[in-house]
Amino acid sequence: MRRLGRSVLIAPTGLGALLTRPAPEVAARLIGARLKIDGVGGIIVETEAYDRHDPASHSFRGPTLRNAPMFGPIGQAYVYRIYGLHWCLNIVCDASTPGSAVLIRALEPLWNLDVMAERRGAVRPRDLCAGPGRLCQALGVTGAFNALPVAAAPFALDLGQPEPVLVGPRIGLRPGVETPWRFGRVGSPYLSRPFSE
DNA sequence: GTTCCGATGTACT
DNA sequence: GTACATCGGAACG
Repeated sequence: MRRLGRSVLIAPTGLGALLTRPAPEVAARLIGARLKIDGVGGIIVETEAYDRHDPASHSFRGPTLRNAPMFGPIGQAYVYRIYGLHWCLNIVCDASTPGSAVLIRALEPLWNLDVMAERRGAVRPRDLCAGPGRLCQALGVTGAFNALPVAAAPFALDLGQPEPVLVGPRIGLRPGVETPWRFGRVGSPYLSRPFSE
């Protein structure tokens, strides 16, 4: 515990401290965290890590207009459109390696399921947030959220207790598939896909 | 349960 | 032109 000035204490385990760390560590630690946007959300059960040394990462070839948030301040959102249709939500991290981020891939929906169901169309709770595109649709995430800080409204992000996590290869990519930077909550039925391999 | 396919923004060869 | 950090629906078993 560090003391600043007279009486302000900074918890070394807080979100701000975590986001200074490398992407794989952040991705693993975010499993079990509570994520809400305007009160709609749930528990993070699946994440993936990316950094600029990783051929699967948008940041691999250096800054562009699209990936600019990955090279900006840590703690902001990086929201991009994929396949021309869906949105994906990342959190920029790692104070020492610009170009790092964690993709939020799945939630266990817990709060305001009716809002999510309306945005997604009538789907069973298991499919509301099981995948990065579905999650963004359920939470109302669009490009308008790009570069917003996740530690302030409309976001609410609170860490849970550290817990053991599943580890495996990331989904849907060719280069970098050998890097096991996908993380999942043990026993969760809300993953986008099982961790069988 | 599986495979196949079309929707189409952005970066790149 | 091709390749994607994807999804939902159709066709099939």
